[in-house]
Order: sequence, then C-alpha cells, then structure tokens
Amino acid sequence: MRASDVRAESAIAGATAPRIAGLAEVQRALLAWHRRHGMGAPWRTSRDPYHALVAAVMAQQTQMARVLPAYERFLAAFPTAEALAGATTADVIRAWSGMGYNQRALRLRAAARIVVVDGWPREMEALSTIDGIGPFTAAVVASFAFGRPAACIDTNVRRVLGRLAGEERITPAALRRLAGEALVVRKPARWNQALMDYGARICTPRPKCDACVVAEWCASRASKTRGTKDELPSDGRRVAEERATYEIDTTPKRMQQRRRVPADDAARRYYRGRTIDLLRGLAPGGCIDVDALPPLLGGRHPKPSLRQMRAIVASLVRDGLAVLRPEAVPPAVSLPED
DNA sequence: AAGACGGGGAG
DNA sequence: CTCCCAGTCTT
Repeated sequence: MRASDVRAESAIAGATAPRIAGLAEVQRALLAWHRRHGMGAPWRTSRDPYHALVAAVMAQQTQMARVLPAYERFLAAFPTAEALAGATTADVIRAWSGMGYNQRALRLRAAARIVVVDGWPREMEALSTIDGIGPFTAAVVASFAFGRPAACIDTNVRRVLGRLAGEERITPAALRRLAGEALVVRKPARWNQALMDYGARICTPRPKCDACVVAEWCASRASKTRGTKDELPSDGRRVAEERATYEIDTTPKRMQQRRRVPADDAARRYYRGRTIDLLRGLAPGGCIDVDALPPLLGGRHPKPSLRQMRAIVASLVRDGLAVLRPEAVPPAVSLPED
C-alpha cells in the first residue's frame, strides 16, 4: 500500500479512519494459518443455511467448545428447519439444555417457521429482519451458506482488526468499515472463519503474540514494543511486571467502578436458569407447584422468597419459556408442551 | 445508552 | 474468586 492511497481513502472516509497496513499480506497469512490450524467445525463445510443458522445462534455469547456438542445434539433432534418448525416449545427448550440464553432457542424456532414458509433470504439485510438474527448471525448465514460478501463482526473480529489497525477501542461504525474493507470477497466464509478463529486462539484478550503470524503488520504491537516500559501506559500506571512488553492489554476501561451486577439481579438470573433446568427434568407433561420451587433450586444465592419465586416464574411465562397450569391450585408451572 | 439475558471454561 | 465468550432485544 502506498501513502498516496492512504491519503486518498482518508479524504473520503475521514482522516482518522483506521486502516491495516499490508492488508493483502495479512489476508494471505491469516488464510494460510487457518488452513493449518483452523478448527474443523461440522458446519464449516456445509452449505445448508439451517446448519449455519443453528451454529450461529448457538455461538452468540457462547464459546465454541460448548457449541460443538450442543450443535450435534440439536441437529440430531431437529435435522431440518421443517423439523424444528414443527417441534413443541418444551422439546426445543430441552434440546437447548446447557446453552443458556434460552430465548435464543425459541427465536431459532420462530426463524425456522418463517423460512419454511417464505424460503431463505440470501442477503444479510433481509436475514437481519428476522427476530433473533442480528448483524452477526445474518453475516454468518449469508457468507457460509450463500457465499455472499458479508463480514462477520464479533468480539474476536473486533479485537483482531482493532489491534491490526492500532485502534483497540474502535467505534462500531469504523469497525464495520474496516471489516468490509478487509473482507476477502472471493472466499468470505473462509475469511470470516479465519478471522474469528484467530481471535479465539491467538489474538486473545491476552494475546499470544509470539505465535502470531501477522505480528509484523500489527500496529498495536508496533506501538507497544517501540517505547520503553515506562512509556507504555498513557495514564502513567505501570504494566504488570510479569507481562511481556509485547503483550497488548486491551482490557476495556472498566478499572474503576467496574459495573457490578446487583446481587439480586444475579440471583434472579441464576434462579431463572435453575427453574428452567428443573422443569426440563420433569416427565413430559409434568408440572410442579411454584411455591415448592425455592428449596429445590440449590443455593449459590440467598434462597428466593415465595414472592420472588412467583416473580421469576412470571418472567419466564412472559418470555414463553414456561406456562402456569390454570387448573392447578396452588399455581403450578411447567414447560410449554404446546 | 444501558439493561436483561445463562452457563461453563480459563486464569 | 473474576472475567469472558462466533450477540440480540428491549427500554
């Protein structure tokens, strides 16, 4: 890349627009790395949009190591979009066991119901209009299944591209621009996987720069290794002694006033999950008294009062994850058997 | 812009 | 123990 190119682009995109030096070499190096070290996820070689969708939704805020076995189980239970579309809520929630964020499972079924009627949108834009399919999931389906030039942007991609451009706190708009520019349009799926995989394995929050194949083009590494140790932190604090100087700390500015989740919010979330898991274990069609739940839920948190327990159940009902049995006195709850 | 929403693995 | 993860929706 020539300096004149940079200036020309900057005039259009703005003087501060982040760029990656040696982009073509970076693309080549990361694709080569991925060929050797990429993880062989089962949906990697599939062109079935349903496979891509299931994998992408499962991957939302969930590490791949946990997605793989869950993906196999889920597809065994619901091999096609048609099968999922016709499944009961209870069966879908049961198949989602261990994944968390259970509303994802219901949105996934809702998406399946849409595509079995309307067919699959092939463009990221159209995919994004479906509930539960955001920019990331839409880009996964569009690129993996349909070969569309859509850039997946997740936390890994943000970290890798941000560091390469020397812009660790990149804005969403600048990141979208940078990701689109970096996308290898000839093989978008491979490129997306390479970038995400690299962020998950090498360019991690505490990066393994000694194993990095693009370190020589990394603006973040360059800026960190150039100065002496005393110059590193701009706020005047020293980095930890045991950390190598070339390791880049991209820890967000959360040091003071780290947002601590209120205790009862954590407890509430915990007991929502515990309740669903308990309902999963009931015999199909079975239910349980709401007031009998608190002692059964285990206790990393203060045991919920009956009042809190009813509120938790109500929130699950509101989300469609549970139903109250109208005939039961006192109130009883179960998974929606549909 | 800020919350809500799980569960498990890594450090 | 804390932090983090192939995000998305709601307020």
